[in-house]
Amino acid sequence: MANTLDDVVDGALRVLDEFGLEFCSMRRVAGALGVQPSALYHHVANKQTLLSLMAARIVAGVEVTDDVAGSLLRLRDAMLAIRDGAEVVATAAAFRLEVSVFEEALADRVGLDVARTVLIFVVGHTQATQLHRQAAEVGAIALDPDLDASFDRGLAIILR
Amino acid sequence: MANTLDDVVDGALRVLDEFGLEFCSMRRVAGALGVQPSALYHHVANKQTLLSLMAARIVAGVEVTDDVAGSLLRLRDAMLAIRDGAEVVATAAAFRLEVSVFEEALADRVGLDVARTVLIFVVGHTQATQLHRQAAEVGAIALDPDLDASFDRGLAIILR
DNA sequence: GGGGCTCCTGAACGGTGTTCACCTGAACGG
DNA sequence: CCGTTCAGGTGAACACCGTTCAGGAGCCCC
Repeated sequence: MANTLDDVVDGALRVLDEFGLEFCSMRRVAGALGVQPSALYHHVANKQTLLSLMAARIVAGVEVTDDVAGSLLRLRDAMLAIRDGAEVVATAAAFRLEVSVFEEALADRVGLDVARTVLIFVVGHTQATQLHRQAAEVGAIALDPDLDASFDRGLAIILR
Repeated sequence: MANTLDDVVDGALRVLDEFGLEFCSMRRVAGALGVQPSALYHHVANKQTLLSLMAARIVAGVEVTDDVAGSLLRLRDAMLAIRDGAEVVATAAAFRLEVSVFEEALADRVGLDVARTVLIFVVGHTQATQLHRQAAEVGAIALDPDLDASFDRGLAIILR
């Protein structure tokens, strides 16, 4: 079927959004592409690499402007837009202390220390939010209506 | 052999420290205790539960005093003291937005919003630090000598 | 001495990531 | 037109994984 690397990442993100990270296996991704599992390894060295590419795709398109708080809100929205998106981004080593274009663009405006600190907060808080909402959807816990405002206040504390 | 739940958690932490989270399987923990894998399910409902207990054990003993920054440094040290400790704590749902004794004790001193924000930072930054150091040990990257100071500055930004 | 409880065994089920030798089909230069 | 190259895919296998389940020891207590 002549799948490209982009097709694989697309398929993986569709599986992720439909079934969640827990069930986003190589076999299921391959199935979504109508292909044997081993075919994926023609495009990707291993699952970890695929997850990193997925994370990059999730945050791609979020641009950093002079409105720093607004930029971080858009980053949060991008991760919330897909099931388990924040967890994928947090897990992918791409978004670690090492250089990332996002961190650099942010550092130009607020300094490196604030950039690092606020990025850790954004990913961490968003991950917790997504987990919480998922648990609330299943009915395991009551939905906290304060999550968005809590994020804003945390942001304000760091950027003050 | 009469293992208790504490024995199981102890064994799991030994396996974690020796082999890392990736290879901390139920089978390996059972092997470390000289027991069949199924025996673990007499003490613990599933692996997730065991991980939560491990996380609780890791941060147990860290007490929150009026020296807030010092308390958070001790929390960081506790997680760094065991291989992949920060990742285990981050993964365990115990340390989420829902109530935790640590968050409460902290909230009494700095307010709930700062407590939440700083806790997300401490766990996130420590996780990144541990990952970075591990990669540097293997020689994959150069060791960043600024990690400890970077943590202090991030803390200062939030607590300022 | 029987009942109940804790702890464990051994086998099995249905998955998982990954590797390997091999096959297909299209593009391209001589 | 033929041969080569090469991206893409197959199908089987390997060594694991978490979890379940019926049952069997050993112990305390009434």
